[in-house]
Amino acid sequence: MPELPEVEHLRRSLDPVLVGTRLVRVAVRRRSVVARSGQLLEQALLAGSRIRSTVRHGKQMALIADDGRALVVQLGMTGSVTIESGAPPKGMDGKHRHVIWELEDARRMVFRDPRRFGGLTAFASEDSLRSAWSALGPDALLTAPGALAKHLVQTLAGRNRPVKAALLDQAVLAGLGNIYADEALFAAQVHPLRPASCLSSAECSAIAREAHRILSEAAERGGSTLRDYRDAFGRPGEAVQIHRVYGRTGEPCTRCNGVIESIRLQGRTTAFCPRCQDLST
DNA sequence: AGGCGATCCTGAGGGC
DNA sequence: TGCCCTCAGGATCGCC
Repeated sequence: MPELPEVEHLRRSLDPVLVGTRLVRVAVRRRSVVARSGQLLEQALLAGSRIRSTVRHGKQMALIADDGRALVVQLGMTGSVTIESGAPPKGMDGKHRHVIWELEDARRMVFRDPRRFGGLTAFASEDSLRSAWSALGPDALLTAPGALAKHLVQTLAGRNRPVKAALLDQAVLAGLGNIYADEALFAAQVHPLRPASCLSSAECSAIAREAHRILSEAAERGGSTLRDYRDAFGRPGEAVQIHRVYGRTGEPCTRCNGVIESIRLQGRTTAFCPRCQDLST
């Protein structure tokens, strides 16, 4: 499932294809995946516009058009954006292709999302995009670890919710999802159920440092291979190799050789090592 | 008002 | 082989 590293890798792979290119036309198979206010559907999807840049904040990626309009792509759990040429894929890959753009060079860009937890959101200006993004916490990858630590110390103080719930809240920190929240907490040796307000500043710093390190490494590797993640050219990621707790319930801890356990927290599977991540401290 | 649970959605995978 | 059940969870909404 795509998290920040997958989205960043996707953005990097799309950037050279899209920047400076015009989206000639767009075909919409399922209108409900597009959110827009006022704009006509094709205009909202930047049909006829030239792409000036691609940007990202947390798990959201946006295409910025020459005239300043912006289109946010959210991948949700199963979303993908791919560049293709030639005949469309057959079979399962040919399903759930909700929006298809035709590029100047006759290649196509396809937004596909079987589960439809993702979607596309149009903004009339880059300012309105930035305004929407200001409701999110600092980007977990673009923000320096020191500043991230300071932010966590301030934000987590006085919050009673479990620290993992806070880390998953995009208004607290933008970019962490279920996988990397577990990984960051394991690396920082903090139990996911610890009340956020009870963390020491050293622990907040450790979480910030480890989250930044893990996301950076995963982004360089092209994201997680879990499920069906692929980049814009259908290449899988390699980051699954660096997972220490996620998907390893019942397996030995790589640090202490104890057994990785899992619980449900806010409806999410949460994996941790009960020996390395002490609940009582 | 912060926090939590329900909800959406479909494919993969396991059991029989 | 094929059917049925369970599980996966990001973001939003409503309720306590």
